[in-house]
Amino acid sequence: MNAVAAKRTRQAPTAEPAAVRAQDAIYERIWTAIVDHSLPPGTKLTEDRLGEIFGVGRTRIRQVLFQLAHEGVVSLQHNRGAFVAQPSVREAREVFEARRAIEWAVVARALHTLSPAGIRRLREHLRREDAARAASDRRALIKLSGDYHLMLAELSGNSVLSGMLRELVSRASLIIALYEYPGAHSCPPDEHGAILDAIEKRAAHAPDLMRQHLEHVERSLVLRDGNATPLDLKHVFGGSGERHADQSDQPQHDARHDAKDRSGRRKRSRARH
Amino acid sequence: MNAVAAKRTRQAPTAEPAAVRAQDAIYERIWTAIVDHSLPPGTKLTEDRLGEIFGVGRTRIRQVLFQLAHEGVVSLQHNRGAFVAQPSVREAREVFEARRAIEWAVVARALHTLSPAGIRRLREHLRREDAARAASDRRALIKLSGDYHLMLAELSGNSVLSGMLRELVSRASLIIALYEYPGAHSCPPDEHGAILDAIEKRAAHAPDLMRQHLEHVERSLVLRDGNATPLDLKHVFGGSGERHADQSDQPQHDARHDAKDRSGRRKRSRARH
DNA sequence: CTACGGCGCATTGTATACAATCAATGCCTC
DNA sequence: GAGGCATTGATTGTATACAATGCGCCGTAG
Repeated sequence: MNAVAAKRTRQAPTAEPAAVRAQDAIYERIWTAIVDHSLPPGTKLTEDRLGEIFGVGRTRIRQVLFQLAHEGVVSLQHNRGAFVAQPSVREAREVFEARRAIEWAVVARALHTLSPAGIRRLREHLRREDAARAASDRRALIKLSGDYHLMLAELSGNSVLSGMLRELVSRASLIIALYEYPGAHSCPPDEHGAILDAIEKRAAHAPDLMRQHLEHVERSLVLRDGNATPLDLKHVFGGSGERHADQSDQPQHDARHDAKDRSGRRKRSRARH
Repeated sequence: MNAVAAKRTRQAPTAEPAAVRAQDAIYERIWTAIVDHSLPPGTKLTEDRLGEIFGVGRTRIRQVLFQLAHEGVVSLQHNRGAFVAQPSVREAREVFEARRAIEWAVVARALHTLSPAGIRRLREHLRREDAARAASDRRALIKLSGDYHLMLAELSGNSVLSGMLRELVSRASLIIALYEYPGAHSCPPDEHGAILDAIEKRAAHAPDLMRQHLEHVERSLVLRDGNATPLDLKHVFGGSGERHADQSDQPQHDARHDAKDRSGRRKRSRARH
């Protein structure tokens, strides 16, 4: 990083050091792959493998995995590695209860802070949701549905609330992957639109509408222990690193369920042993 | 894995690897020092210094600092280091709004899940709070007051809610350190007791009582920009490492306020640059 | 044929060393 | 005397190498 750095000619006084941006990109790609169910719960996330896929060292990958673990979408097991989390039934109920609390507050705030521009952006987003639903693009629909809740939270203006909601939406996405009734969409078609309508009209019952919506989603799940189907890593991220490709990439079957440990104490966030 | 492993006679099937316990202990001590205001906002947390204080390498310290940063009590600045966070006024308001949302839900849940044993433990805790108040032990009172909210959340049985509340209480503690009206206690004397009474009677207005309590606390603050008084590290953690003690330990004056960056986007949680 | 025990490989955890960056000090110039 | 620039010291960021651990395979005994 000598000749390269000389050419960098720092663009802004506090420009992100480029390595950091790369790490953010990796984080984003893994996170997206998890929440849109490209990486099913239980998939093992091997550091070396991810490192060569993204062309960086293990250190960088490790930091990303720690971050994801803290947000509850990845479960670290000591001396065993990182896995896409498999929320237990108990955790599922807790996550939805938390979402009801937070999103009620989000909508209550949006009632008097959401700008017409924000409403417009959300309406546009709803059109994309409809398109995905019409095209039966399940993966896109899941992602877009979560994004709706996230956008609403961010536009409502409380970044603490939206930050926490981001974690909860990610985890809820895993929960849906595990417990959705097979073949049925969990998200009732037009409740998102109804909530936005109520907000636009400054209707006082809008927060309760959101709460009911979340209750509907939770009720549409089958909250008992299901199974996951682990997948290959290189395949989902496409061939960005093609060196010695077809060597030992059979899917891992580590997807067992020790739900006790995972649901119990989430105080310190790094799952031990 | 030969002679040494043979002597280990693993005590439990999934025993914590001892190094992990050490890291937890370090985390706990730094966290406690921050939330009870032993380490004021703006204090620089040098990796080397902390490492030699606790007798571990920088790697371990670094992980702890990342964790604390993710919880919002430490602010990482790229190539500059870690500092005890200084929440902006905006962030302060957002944190309290989030606490109202979450703790309302906590109390609502406690109404039908809090056991008599739990109530007893909370009453005992309230006695300790009273004792600290009577003794004018401000530091203890701050810590105990936060612990009350935390205990209530944990006893109410939703670990997702209590996990998020833990973060919020920590950050609120920093906020109080920065914005408390000098010389006044922020926490009204017996509202904690009143809330517990209401829960015990299964009174439906208990959640609203909690919300009002948090509004009182927030209103008791002076939410405009104040200053911090950085402190020495070795001094607060007691002399566990006394090598070359009085060398370069003058307080750092890095406590400037760039609130824009801190309050803005808390999406990714690691403060860049 | 099954169960148990040992061995080897793959992967993670940790420390150490090096490179890059930042803050401060001192010097030089205006 | 004040301001700006270069050098120095300290601190962080990153990679590499090594040690520890877990897992699966194979051989053997019952």
